[in-house]
Amino acid sequence: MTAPDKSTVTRFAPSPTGFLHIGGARTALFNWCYARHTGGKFVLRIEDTDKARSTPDAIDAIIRDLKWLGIDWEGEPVFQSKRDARHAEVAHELVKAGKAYFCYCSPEELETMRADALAKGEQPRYNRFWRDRDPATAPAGVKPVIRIKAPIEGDSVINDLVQGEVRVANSQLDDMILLRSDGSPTYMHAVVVDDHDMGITHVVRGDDHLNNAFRQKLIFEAMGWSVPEFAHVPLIHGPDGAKLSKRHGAQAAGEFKELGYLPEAVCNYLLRLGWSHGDDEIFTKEQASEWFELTNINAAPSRLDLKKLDHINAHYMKIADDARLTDLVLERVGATDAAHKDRLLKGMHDLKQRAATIVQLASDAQLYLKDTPFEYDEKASHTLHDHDAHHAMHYIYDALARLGADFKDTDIEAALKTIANEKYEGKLAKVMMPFRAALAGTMTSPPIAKAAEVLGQGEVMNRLKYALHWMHDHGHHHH
RNA sequence: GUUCCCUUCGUCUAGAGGCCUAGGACACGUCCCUUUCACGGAUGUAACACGGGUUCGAAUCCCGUAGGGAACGCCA
Repeated sequence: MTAPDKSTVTRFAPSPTGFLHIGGARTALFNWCYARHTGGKFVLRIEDTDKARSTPDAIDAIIRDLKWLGIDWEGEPVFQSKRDARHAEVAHELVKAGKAYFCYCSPEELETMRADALAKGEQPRYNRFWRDRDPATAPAGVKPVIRIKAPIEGDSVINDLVQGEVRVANSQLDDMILLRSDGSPTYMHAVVVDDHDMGITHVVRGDDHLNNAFRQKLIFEAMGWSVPEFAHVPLIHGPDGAKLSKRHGAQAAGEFKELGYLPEAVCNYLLRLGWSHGDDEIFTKEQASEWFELTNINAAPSRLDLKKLDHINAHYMKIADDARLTDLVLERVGATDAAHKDRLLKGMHDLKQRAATIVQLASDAQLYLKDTPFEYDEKASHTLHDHDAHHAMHYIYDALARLGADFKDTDIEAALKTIANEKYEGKLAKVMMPFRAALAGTMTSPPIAKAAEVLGQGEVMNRLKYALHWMHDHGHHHH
């Protein structure tokens, strides 16, 4: 043990009532980066005190998605539900210290107070009936809640690292409940006790908690605990500026995997959303953590833009390992045999240059995964209907059949160019396009001579033969 | 309703009083490259919400207005 521990501790504290929200993922990323930046710790706390809504499945899903993104945390996750006793202990300590009190009002009474306040255009609040009353006068048989004595006058100020100085009149703050009548802690109270006990120095979370920060600060101060720094980051909105919801498509971090995005691309995109380091656009989360300052988080909310994510993802696909991408494609399309996998791996280098997502890549990969007979798409069959194309196909077939068994792309291309020169006045497309249509079944593909090499002479001849039959059966346009 | 927060190209953002005739990225247009589609390269369109101050000077500071968001539970 050396100096008193002043290093940073940040946390991500999801409540397991659903999947990991994309905004939550970004919050986790910010916390992770800041902890790393300062050489501190990042911890995970599961806020599962809502027993009715928390599920083990949600916990698993959240942890799975965090891991997918590559966000790791120090130690074991803390489960808030297991800390009930400590939360109660602190609440009672506050009562003893005269900082909190028992309140015997019924939920019905509180409801009428709220309604009255609202009707008068005031902030709905508890009327502090039991604040200074002798508990001896309490009605028999009523289990009390514990409420904090909030200051009545003055202002409270928080110097938020993102939002700047935020000030609110104490008259706006309520004597909120710390411990429910059944002895369980409220969220507001549990968060403070846990943040303190876990040594959290920086609370980085969604700005929907900005108002809560004032209430929580009260509890920290009542206990004489140091108040952590706050950084309230704005929410992520849908493309239309409204709150992100199901109709915007992806909402859960896990869905991005389904949509074909790489975790490093999602991290990069999310980090860039609301945080910046000058004009830098492409960076890993490790790089970001070196630059990361909470004060560089934007105070305004931002919108999700999948087009930009596509662009970033395309970049990471280009530099991704071929074997990894091959596995991701195979995982998506289902099992295939070793020969297909081998072809796909060999062709991956050219394939990955032109796809923005794994979904597209899997679609393009059909070039290597499907066998004859296969379908020609509309444009390909149009090309194959051409009179010249039919002739060209015969020339191509004969020329490639004469090629050696090593079947190199340069030789293939040379053979095709010869045909173009001799038969089509050097118009390469006259030869290349039918060839592409026959091999790929589509009019777009990687460089087709290279694809042919990957496919191998046997498979190429198969596909050409099939195309020849198809052209014969389907007739062709005459000039 | 009350309180709090926010407001730079369509989108993400740079910008901490003069470096701003406002920069970058995505998207979009045009051109080049090219056997296709992409990639890549070049280039173009496009923004300081509005109104008042403060200042020699404001995208930057202050105040209003408008618009957007959040919070006001014995939910988290």
